[in-house]
Amino acid sequence: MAAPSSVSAAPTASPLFLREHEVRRGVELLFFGYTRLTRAIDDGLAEHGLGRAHHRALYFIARQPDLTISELLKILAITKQSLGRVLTDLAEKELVETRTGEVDRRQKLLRLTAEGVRFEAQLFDALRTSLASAYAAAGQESVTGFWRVLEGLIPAEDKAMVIALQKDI
Amino acid sequence: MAAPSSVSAAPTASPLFLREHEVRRGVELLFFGYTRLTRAIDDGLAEHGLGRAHHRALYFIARQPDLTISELLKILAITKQSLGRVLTDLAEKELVETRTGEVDRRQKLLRLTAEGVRFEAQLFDALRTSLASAYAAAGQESVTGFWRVLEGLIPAEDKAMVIALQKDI
DNA sequence: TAGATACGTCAATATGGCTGCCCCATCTTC
DNA sequence: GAAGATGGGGCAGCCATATTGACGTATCTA
Repeated sequence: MAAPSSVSAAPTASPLFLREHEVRRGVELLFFGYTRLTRAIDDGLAEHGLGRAHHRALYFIARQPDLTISELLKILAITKQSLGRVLTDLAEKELVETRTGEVDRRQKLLRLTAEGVRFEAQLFDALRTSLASAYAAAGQESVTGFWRVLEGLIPAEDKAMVIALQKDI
Repeated sequence: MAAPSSVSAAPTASPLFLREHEVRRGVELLFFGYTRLTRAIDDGLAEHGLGRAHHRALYFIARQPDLTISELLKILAITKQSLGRVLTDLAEKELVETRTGEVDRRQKLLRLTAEGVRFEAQLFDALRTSLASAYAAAGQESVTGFWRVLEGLIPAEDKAMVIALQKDI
């Protein structure tokens, strides 16, 4: 609706028609791409009796050592309860350890253990294999476009958090 | 590994280092982008007492009317049990209806009802709003790159299925 | 007619989310 | 120093979505 001005266009091949096609293509590719990428690590996780929720925590702790619980909660956007179970599992398997914060002793700083680092790196390798081959097939210019579109999907209030992640490495 | 020839490069800023950064960026943007996009329709679904699993079925039935159960199973890559519950819910709410296949009477052909079409279009509108603004911010060239990379993430054996979807509209 | 296929369904189980409520330790502010 | 805010932990119970394996029925194909 409300397509402005200069609409003497033919009823077929209207801008709205194209837009729908483009949007559906994006929705589908995101669905298949995301699910296929995550599937790449399911086996590795299952070997340790862990699930995807554990990987997400592991991943972001790897990315930002000495992350606090509340920072991780913001990133994952789940409840304290849900995260609690995941972190308990990871601690029991000695993949993650916590220290008391120095500036604020209420905080717990999360870190991977040596074994955690090893395990995360192993999982990351599966992700790297998938993504690197997609990058290579598409070419560097496409990769930049890929990032740009995805960045546009992140609401303004979350963008700072994502950018902060990418400053470190 | 196995970077060929002309590797007299400095040990810092090695290709591997860059590759890790680029891969982590992709993993994170995919995670945030995908979750934020799906979140855009949660409210609309909740109003009808439905979840994301229902939307996925609804979406692909909208996309390919007269889809069979087994085709939908392949697309969603879940079990018959899981899909069964979802389709039962959608049928009870009169959003989806089935007809017996004409060429093969064992098959059930899935279609949206008029109300189903209306509802799916409403949900799609939320997706369109999010994606269209990301597309617009990134520009057409980026959108093409976005598609290319995601296509590279889809394993060869699934690619035909995805392309088949995109032939219709 | 025999076997394969499409679909439905039973029971049991796992994962990963949620809410509401309450606790303690610690930091900040008045 | 007391009051309140904040960071973190935990209980109980629930829900959504997925899994496995086995079995039944209708229908198609060879």
